[in-house]
Amino acid sequence: MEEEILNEEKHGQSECPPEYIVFDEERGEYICTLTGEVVEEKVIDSGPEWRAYTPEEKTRRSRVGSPLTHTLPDYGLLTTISSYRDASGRKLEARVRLEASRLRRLQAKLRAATSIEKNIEQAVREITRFVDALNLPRSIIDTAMMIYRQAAEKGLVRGRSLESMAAAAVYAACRIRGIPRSIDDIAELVKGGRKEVARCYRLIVRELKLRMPIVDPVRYVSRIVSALRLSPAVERRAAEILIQARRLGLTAGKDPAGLAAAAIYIAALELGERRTQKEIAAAAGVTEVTVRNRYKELVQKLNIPLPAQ
DNA sequence: CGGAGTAAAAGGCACTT
DNA sequence: AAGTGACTTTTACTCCG
Repeated sequence: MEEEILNEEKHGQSECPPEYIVFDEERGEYICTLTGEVVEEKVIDSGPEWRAYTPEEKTRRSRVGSPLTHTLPDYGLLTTISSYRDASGRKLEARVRLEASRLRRLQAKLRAATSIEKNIEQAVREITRFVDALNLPRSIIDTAMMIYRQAAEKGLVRGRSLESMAAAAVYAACRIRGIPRSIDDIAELVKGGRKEVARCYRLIVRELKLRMPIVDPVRYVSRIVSALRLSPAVERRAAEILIQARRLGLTAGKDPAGLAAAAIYIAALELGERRTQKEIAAAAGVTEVTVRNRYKELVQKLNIPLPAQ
């Protein structure tokens, strides 16, 4: 059921196992991070694919379309149907009373439905704010909303800050779609702070049973490289190093940003475009120590001979 | 200053009680 | 729900060239 979420776009035939195929946003092509081969060029980002996971959701989906921009909450339907007496004060006979209570229940449902709608609308506003502030692709809004909606339906938002839950949904959406953003990037925009966002995120992952892929370290490379004005050659070499590193199982459990930083440090060194560990650490959002540790490990385990500068 | 290294604190995760 | 252990990152420091 939930694996469906990870079922991304279909790709052309290739020896590449699909889980290693990533979309290089800069170049607009799919590459296999296992072999480095370009899988398919000129692919249009198919954007979000709404999928219905359950029959209920399928029916719900149909009325999800436009109402988010709608600002008519109840169409004036929300009069309370409360009395057991009619307009002239007489008691109602049983059959009518039954009908009245049916209406009352219906009305209660409507009221609940509109409060949910309001909540969802607020979430859309927050999520859009994060996506805009972080320069994320617009399609993240849909993915994040899908997650937020499911969380809301499970009652996970109640008693927690909507803002933090929305931020957590955005982070989860980035992870699912392999977009390299740290939880801190997003948490910076949230009043509640990093800890709260992280807690909401873990709650969402656990309760919705999302299987979170780790973002491929290769995806962090182009961001860091361009921040440091390094050449495309460095970028390619760093990616190569990371692909090798994964073959040897060096990437599991490590911060992908730290790995990318170390690979870039090595690549830049090799190609005579040296940057200090400090610069690279800052660009990658990790500490120098992490760069050093990953760098040490990569050089050692990949037998990379370093130029004696 | 840049880099190497380290101990200790902190954080996150799986697993247990 | 709290506790534990193995593991990674961060913090804060020392030492070297």
